[in-house]
Amino acid sequence: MTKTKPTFTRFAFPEWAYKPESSPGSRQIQLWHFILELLRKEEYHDVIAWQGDYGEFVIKDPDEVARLWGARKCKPQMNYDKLSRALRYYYNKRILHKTKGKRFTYKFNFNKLVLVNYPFIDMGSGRGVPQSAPPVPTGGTHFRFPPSTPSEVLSSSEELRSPGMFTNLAHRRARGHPGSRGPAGHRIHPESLSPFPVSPLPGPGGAGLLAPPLSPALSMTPSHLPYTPSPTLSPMLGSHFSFNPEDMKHYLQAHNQSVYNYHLSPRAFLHYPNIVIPQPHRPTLEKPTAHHLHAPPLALSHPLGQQPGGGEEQQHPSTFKFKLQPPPLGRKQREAGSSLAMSPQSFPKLKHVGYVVPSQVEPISDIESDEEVEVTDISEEDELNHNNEDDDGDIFTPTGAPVSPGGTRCIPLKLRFKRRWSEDQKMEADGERDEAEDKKVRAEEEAGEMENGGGREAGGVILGLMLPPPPTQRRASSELQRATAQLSLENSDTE
DNA sequence: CTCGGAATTG
DNA sequence: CAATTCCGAG
Repeated sequence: MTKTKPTFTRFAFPEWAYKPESSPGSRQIQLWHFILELLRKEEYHDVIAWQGDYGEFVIKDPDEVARLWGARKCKPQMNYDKLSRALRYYYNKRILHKTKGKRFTYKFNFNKLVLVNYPFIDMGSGRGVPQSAPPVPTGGTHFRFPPSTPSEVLSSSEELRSPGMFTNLAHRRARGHPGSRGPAGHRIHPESLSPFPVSPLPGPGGAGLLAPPLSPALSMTPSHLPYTPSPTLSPMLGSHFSFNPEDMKHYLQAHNQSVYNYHLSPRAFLHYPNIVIPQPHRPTLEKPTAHHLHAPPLALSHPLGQQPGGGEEQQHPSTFKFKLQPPPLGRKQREAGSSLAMSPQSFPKLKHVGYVVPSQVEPISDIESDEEVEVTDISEEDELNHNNEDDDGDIFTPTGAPVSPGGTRCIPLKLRFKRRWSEDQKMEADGERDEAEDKKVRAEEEAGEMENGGGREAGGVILGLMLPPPPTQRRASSELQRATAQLSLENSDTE
């Protein structure tokens, strides 16, 4: 009947987190999605469960988790060692972090996640949002989210991954027995839980409690959608982002610097010629003309119309080196026992890791960086640290492939263009750590440029926040601009 | 255990 | 591309 609303649901878990693709049965599920899934089911609490704050979780039974993962991916040989490697790759992507000091304990960076995908959720306002800790380690409080939209409950038809939201709640029983879950048929009821931590970041010390009611409305309401974006192009149609200046403002405030600072690449805003990105350090907004100096480019003055054509924009590699994942090099095995005759020319095996975004790059100016440095387990409050950016930023884009609902099976659809830029530096080496960098870390900065290519990846779907410029919404744009500007002003004080 | 590089895979 | 596989180093 009237429930048009898709499944959007508040923020229990980002919808895309359960994406069909990632849903049970999908082989391309990403590991983190899978982990998330497991985490939401109590039946697996024997093997993995939330623990600690925000997105911390601990793998209680690595072997089991690995087994499950292997089962899903049809990789019987999977084991924790391998799985953990995959997990480690997430560090750079900023999807996960390792909670140091605790074995098998990792932490999701929901901040970014949520942020990026749900920039407007109440985040700070949460009146109900617990801000952290899902199941609460010490207490036992399961928190439920305030039902913002009462009628959202969709019947969970079967394993519908509906975000369920908080349907039930506490009801956790003492996990009955470990090992009873069949690897193949674990279709349990959607649990509740999983609360995810959204970072509180209340601005003024605790003040954000009042919070306006979460506006469900802001969730979607594409009333002004210009046109239907192509499914392929639109990152998350299902998403809902309304661009109200206010929302934006809140959002910005919430993370103001954090995200904008460096993590969120301005790229995202390129679509908004009108929007100015608040530069944290350096008010570059005022005079776009003047800039450069040693600072990295970023002013994003050009309307995305042009991109780096020559490729020389990179004046300086900036101080940071961005590490990306290892590119696919068609190298042959190195050991192989016998030497193959590779090309005499040999390839310089560079690390090829340094990537820099073409024009925009991160404004990062200095600061030690983001990483939240979780060194020592505690105190890693990235999110709490408004001081520095707290959790870094990066976002991953959900695979928003609007596949058919019934497509639980194989979907030929490979149009999933999920991508993301992983810029970053190292996490382990927080600012003072010196022992870590050494080997490679630098040395490759100059490499960063190759690539461009036209933005293949840029397709990006990065965050859903950006929507196309609404024709009639201009007004909003103005406001938005204003809001942003204000924010920038507010934030820019360091100077 | 944890961290990552490197190569390989689909 | 994300993951898998293998593996040496700490």
